[in-house]
Amino acid sequence: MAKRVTARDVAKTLDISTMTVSRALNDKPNVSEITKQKVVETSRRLGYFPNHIAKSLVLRKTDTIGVVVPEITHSFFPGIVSGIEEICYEKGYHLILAHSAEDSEKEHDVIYTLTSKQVDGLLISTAQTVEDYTVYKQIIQRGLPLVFYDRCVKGIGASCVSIDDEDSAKLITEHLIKHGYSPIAHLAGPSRVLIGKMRMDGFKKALIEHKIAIAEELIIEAGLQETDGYRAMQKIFSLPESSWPRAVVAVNDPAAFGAMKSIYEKGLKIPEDIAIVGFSDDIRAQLMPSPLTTIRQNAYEVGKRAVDKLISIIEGENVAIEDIIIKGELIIRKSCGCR
Amino acid sequence: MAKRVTARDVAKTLDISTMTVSRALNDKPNVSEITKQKVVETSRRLGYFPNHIAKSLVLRKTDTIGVVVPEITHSFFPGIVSGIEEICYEKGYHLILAHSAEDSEKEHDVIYTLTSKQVDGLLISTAQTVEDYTVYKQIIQRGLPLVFYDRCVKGIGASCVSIDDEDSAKLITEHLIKHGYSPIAHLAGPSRVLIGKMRMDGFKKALIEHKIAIAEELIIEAGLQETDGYRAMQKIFSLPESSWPRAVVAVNDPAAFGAMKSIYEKGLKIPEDIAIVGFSDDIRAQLMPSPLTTIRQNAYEVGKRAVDKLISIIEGENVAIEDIIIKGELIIRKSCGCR
DNA sequence: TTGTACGCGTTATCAA
DNA sequence: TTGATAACGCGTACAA
Repeated sequence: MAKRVTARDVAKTLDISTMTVSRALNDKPNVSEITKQKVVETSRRLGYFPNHIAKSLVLRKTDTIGVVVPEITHSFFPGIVSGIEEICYEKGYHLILAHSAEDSEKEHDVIYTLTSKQVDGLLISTAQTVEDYTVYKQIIQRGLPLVFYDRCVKGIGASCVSIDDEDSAKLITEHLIKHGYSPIAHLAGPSRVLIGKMRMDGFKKALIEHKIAIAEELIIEAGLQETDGYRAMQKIFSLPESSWPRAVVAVNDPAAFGAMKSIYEKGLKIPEDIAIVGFSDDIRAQLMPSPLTTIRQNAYEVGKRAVDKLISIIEGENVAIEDIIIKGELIIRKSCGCR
Repeated sequence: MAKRVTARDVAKTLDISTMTVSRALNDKPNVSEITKQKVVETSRRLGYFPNHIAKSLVLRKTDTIGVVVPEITHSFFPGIVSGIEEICYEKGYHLILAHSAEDSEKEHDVIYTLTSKQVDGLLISTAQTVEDYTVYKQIIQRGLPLVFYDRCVKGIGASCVSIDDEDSAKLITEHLIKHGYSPIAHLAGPSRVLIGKMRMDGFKKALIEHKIAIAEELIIEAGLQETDGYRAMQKIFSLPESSWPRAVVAVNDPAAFGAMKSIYEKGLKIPEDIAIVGFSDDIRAQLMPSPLTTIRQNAYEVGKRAVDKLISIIEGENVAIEDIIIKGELIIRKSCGCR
């Protein structure tokens, strides 16, 4: 490794103090234009790069934020990270990415080393297995800025940026109601998973507000995968034909794809016989024989807003605890038969 | 912010020196079991976390590697990052993620700050617009370990981990040849983009080795998008029907999807009238009316091997410059009519 | 086994 | 406008 060039080297060459070098390079006042010029020039000539680590040590600021992601390959996390990265770059921060692999122990571990590295703040989306919040509470107690994104823990004193699952589910259900569909079924996700619960709540709320009775036999708790949607739909078809739904709200797009398969196998048409809508605007949604009406969630925006909030806390601007909610966007395609 | 607890605090409480604390916590020899116990206990009680920044400064090692990604949302970069992260975690490294947004200037900028942060090594996939290699050369000259991944710059003294585009293209073309298809067309990518060139080379090599004449009019340079594939296929259909191909090798899956659309519009069947294959195993490939035969590229493996190499260079184990190539896997589905 | 002095590269403070 | 000194929190080298 070639020898590092330090501020002292630059100072020595010019026969001035390191302080002056520091001031010149950081655009501080109290440096004459002439020396500033000289410093900049020789720094370049000598190939001097400031050592950010040393700077961090004395300033107690690393300009780095730690981002904990449960699973980077999952659907919209890349989009979120992309949003985070962009804002970080703009505002001069760096991003240490850590992966919890949906495992609470690894998450704990990762948070620990992140704080060890003196990150200025933390952006966390909780792993699925997390049940104990003491780690988060400790962070908050220590005064380390923390913002949750997507998967949040509420009520412990941290801000949170999330997708509005409940409202979006309500929105898309209302869309079907307004177009006269009845009865409407719901292929629900597991109720112990937050998005499953939120979307089901939104579905029910829509029915209640429009004074429509909730037919419990048309709410099937299944899962988030294609096969789950397929099985759920088959369960519905096992009911007497008179109680089959005219429209179906699936918990997400993959479940909707599975349900569509089951509907086609039954020899029925979409949307003529049964209308169906999904959730999350999967890349495949528009490729279906009957393109799927769905909710598009803006991952980029979630990331952007989360860092924005975090950085404003770090810089002491907006310390208030907020729950920021990113609205979903209704994407109307053929599968709901509304156009 | 609550006051930091330092090693000195722990030392004072126990009325010993900070050195002993340091030794105890880092499992160094020359510490009695008893004091070690005490140190560990009080450290925990006081909530002491070693300051990694200070440690880095004195050891001149940050245990951090910088990863430059052109576009995190692009197809297999999440998989690569996931592979990188996993190995980093295992080996006790951290990962600073930086985004070049396919822009050479931003890339330059990002590399600069990464080195400023004293990363122990760099993992770079070059942005599309990069034409000047001096930045990379400077890194190498300084002795900062550098490994390229996916998009490489060869011949400047850095190791490289990439997908074997040429061989894979040859493999999939040979698959068509062996099943008796002739003539075979190629919807090529832009030749100035490396993957476009490599895949075209593989395609040609397969023909040459099997002593098949290359019909230049059946090689259409288009692009990497769906619409490019669509237009390219239309161009082929504008040829006299007698010279239409029996099979098509598309530069990637999206281009294949576009071509399929054009084929269907022509009233032809896949694979009965025209067989087609793609490249990259897009999530939509298996959902096509005629599921697409394609090449699956192991992104995770690329990331894993790249960090492996980088860390071994950092730790001085395996400094040799290597070109590591990850083989593609042929995924046979219906669209090639071979089963 | 334990402690002391010093240095890593930078910036804040205060004096010149 | 500039410089000397101390400090950030830790580890190395050597002394006790």
